[in-house]
Amino acid sequence: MASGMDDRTTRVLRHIVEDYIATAEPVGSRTISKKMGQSLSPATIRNIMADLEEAGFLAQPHTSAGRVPTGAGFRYYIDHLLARQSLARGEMDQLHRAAGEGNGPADELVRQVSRLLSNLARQASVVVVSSPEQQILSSVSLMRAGVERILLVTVMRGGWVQHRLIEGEPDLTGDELEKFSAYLNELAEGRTLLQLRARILDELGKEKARYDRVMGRALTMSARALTDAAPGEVFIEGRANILEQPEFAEDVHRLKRILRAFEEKSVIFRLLDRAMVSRAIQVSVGIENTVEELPDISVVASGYRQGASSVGSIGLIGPVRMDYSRVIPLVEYAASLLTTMFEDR
Amino acid sequence: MASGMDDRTTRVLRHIVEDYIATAEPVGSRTISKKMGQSLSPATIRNIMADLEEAGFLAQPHTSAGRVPTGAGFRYYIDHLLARQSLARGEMDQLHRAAGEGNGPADELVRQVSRLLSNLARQASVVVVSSPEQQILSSVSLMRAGVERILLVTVMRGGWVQHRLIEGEPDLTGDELEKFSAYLNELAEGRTLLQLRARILDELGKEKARYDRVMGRALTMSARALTDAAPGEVFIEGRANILEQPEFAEDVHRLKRILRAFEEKSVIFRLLDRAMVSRAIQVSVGIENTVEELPDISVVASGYRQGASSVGSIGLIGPVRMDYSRVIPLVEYAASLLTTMFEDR
DNA sequence: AGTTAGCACTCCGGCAAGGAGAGTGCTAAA
DNA sequence: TTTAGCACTCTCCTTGCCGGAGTGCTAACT
Repeated sequence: MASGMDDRTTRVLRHIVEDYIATAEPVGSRTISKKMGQSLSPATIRNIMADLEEAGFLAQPHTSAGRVPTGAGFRYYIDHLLARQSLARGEMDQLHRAAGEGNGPADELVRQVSRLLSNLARQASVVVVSSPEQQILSSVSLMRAGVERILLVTVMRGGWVQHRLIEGEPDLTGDELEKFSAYLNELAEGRTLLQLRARILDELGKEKARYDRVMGRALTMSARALTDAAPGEVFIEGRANILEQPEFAEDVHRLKRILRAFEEKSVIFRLLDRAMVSRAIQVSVGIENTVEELPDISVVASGYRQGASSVGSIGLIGPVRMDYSRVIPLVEYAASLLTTMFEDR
Repeated sequence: MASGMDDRTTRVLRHIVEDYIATAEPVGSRTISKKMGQSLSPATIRNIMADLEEAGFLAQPHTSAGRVPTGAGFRYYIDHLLARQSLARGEMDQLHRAAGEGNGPADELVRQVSRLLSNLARQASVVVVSSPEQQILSSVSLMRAGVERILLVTVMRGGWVQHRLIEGEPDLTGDELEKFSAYLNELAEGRTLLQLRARILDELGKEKARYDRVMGRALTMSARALTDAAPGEVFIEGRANILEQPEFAEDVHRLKRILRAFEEKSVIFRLLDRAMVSRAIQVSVGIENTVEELPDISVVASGYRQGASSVGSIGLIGPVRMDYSRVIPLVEYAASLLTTMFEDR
């Protein structure tokens, strides 16, 4: 079916999609004829268009409007016709600089890159950070945080920082805390959070007697704190960009839906998690993305890694009518930039 | 001038404001006459309205529409005519519960409360946390964070956590880090961040010789990390609520402006900082708020404290036409709730 | 002197009619 | 197979018109 289209037909489809991306208006046969150097008359184009419509790639808002690409049309365009624009030197530089400025903890870094990505693409940008349970710990520390409260801080390789508050713990002395921090760090050496948790339970069970009361309590406490999994994080930047898109600016209802989704992190998480596992860039067009609340938006996302393991993904969320030829390379570049940045951390 | 209005006039103003708050439509003399139990005829009301317009409290969108309160009108209403609604038992409970769930670090707590506040008020809610430089430290820790990177974690009383990455530091051994953490903690005891910084510099200058090379380097490094002031934080919840307001839903331009402002934290900061210092609740109506980008929005905010010192403020941002009688008590309650929560931290 | 009924006037919003423009599908000819 | 021509359809914009809501003013009433 799809692949059974001749060259001329696909060229027409390509022009229609690109014109539609540029103008957000239904495109007519006349326009396409001109765009193709008048090698074909409008009438011929119309025939081809009729074929494309039958094949499901185009649709007509009403009898005598031009054609608009359907989801399938965009899909085909992305998969087979897309001519990627290469990034401008300046854009790459900007991204690099942004990454350089994100010289705080890791979340600072991804946030900066995400922000710039959203500016360059003029779309809303999203970064998700998967729950860092699988990542290798760099260090652990127990800190006093007020009366009967202790803070367990964990730092992963790459600079992800997490903290959990442990409440209702009768105060340990500073010395005790330090002693126990040191001990925890030993246990944590080269392990993931998950492994550390297991190790702690192990120690606890194995030789309870070996520890004095303080140590035992500290172990129990840490185990407890590490039990509730941290949920992973979502950063959204450039929300206002979606107002730049006429399809949202005009339709308050759609706008509301997507803004609400932005506030519900789990929804965004679901949108991007497919990209997280896969290595290649993922483009979900409209209805394809499995989130039923948002059937009419597209997501372009790519996972980024730290060494061999995926730690999250970065991407753009916007209308189906996106400038994919520009946006796909941008996202790819941003993701690979993050991967590179994490390499030497 | 203003106070020179007789009782009847102010009652009319009150009804106009309240009706306008409820309907978002210009209100006419007929409506007000009915609302006041027909004790006065529409014609009389019209005369009063003309007076109020002359005094600057009302305006007419066009010759034969009803009247709309001006900024000054709202101002007068808020200052003199407002009948506060008391909170429903259920709302107070909900807020309490939200505060209870925020049982992580302090930012978790304020975020929860802010989120619920935004739900109850159906407006966007904002919390700012002032730069915690003035707050008293609870503990400090230096942690390894990858190659040549060290993380300085500071925990304030009340549970505010900050971390700064120190880059390009040749690795210290775990032992050295621990030793120095302990030393730093001693210096920090009962001090604010600012004082700690001063103290460190002091130590450094005073008796350089006393410290071995490692200690010296560690001191320098900490001083450096503590030099760039942390900017303070802004959390915004319930952005989508502003779409519920017809004044924004209809006017894409205003919408865009306010969404952009939400992305520019410094703007939001400026909006709320007045509330931070003052103890009473602050209501800025429209043009009054000093941020020139947003002349047509209102801010209702109140500072919250930790012990004697203000640590930030919580509030709502929305159209000038807000239900102040409901929203003001809500914000007050939320702020006092935060203050209470921080009391026993 | 303050209040009110009455009335003319203004302005908005909705609706229908009409015309221009854009684009289509179909047919017949090249 | 392509294309010119043409009738047709649909949207969108403009225009004109009407009803409704609300005002301001004046004159009468209390």
